[in-house]
Amino acid sequence: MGMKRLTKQRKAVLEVVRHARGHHPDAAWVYSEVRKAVPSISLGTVYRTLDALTEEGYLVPLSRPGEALRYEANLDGHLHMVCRNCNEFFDIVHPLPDLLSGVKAKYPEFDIDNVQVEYQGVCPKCRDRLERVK
Amino acid sequence: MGMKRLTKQRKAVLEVVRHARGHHPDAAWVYSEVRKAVPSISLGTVYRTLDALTEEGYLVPLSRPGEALRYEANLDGHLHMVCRNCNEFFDIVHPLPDLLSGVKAKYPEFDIDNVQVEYQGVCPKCRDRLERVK
DNA sequence: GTGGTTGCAAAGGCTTTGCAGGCAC
DNA sequence: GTGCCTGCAAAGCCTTTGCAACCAC
Repeated sequence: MGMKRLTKQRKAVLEVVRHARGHHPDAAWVYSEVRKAVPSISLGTVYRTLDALTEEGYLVPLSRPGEALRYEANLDGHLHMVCRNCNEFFDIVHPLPDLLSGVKAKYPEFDIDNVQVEYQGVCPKCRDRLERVK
Repeated sequence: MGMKRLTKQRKAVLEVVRHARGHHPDAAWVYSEVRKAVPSISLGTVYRTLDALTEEGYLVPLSRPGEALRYEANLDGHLHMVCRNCNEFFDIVHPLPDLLSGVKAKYPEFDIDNVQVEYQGVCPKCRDRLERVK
């Protein structure tokens, strides 16, 4: 494998995801957005580029049952809350206690190097809607 | 929607997932297993049944980027460790501090009712294999 | 100039769904 | 007997991939 090239497509995709803070977009959304800057880009290239950027550590994939893969540009210490009704991701900023060391000591056979914490519940919009139905 | 019926297919699927403790099987695996008990069952029925059992709270879906959905029969307080190499899930038993109340107080607009903690790293098998390559 | 990258379109994998017959209640 | 459930197969959706042209280096 040779060196990565900085094509306009790759730049544009990274730009789009980076400016989508709080949006957690999937490939289809990135595609429709990035076409505004690079109209000739193909969906296949968007998928390939999202893959590559993830591989290189610029993006983090977010997966939910039955949903298309979403991406997030960077997570400087924030967490996620997922609405079980609309499946939307919301960013949560809150300090966490040390969850790693205890488990690492207990399970030394695993090279554990990361914990991911995800809150689940119902977002305000969906709560209101469900309230109205009830 | 009427009452749920206890067909042999539904019983067999639940049985298979329940006996797969620590296996975290996907629909294809459940299908191949359940055919031993109910040879005529179809893959479609397996999908429908896994969906229904999830809806009813008997199963929990586990999703990983680019992987088929997996299921788990019940998680009486255990956590998961995911190998970033083979994508396998491993059960972890370890007490957790209260992660809910602080966030709930900080984000009252969300009806948060659950936290999911997932450890990430490399499992023993993959570590050995990667070691050998290095 | 060279080889990674792209656009296009076809293929792939997983999951869902319409329908007629079957079976639990 | 009623209507939920099943098997079958087709369709759907998201994602990947082969290939020739293209362009960043």
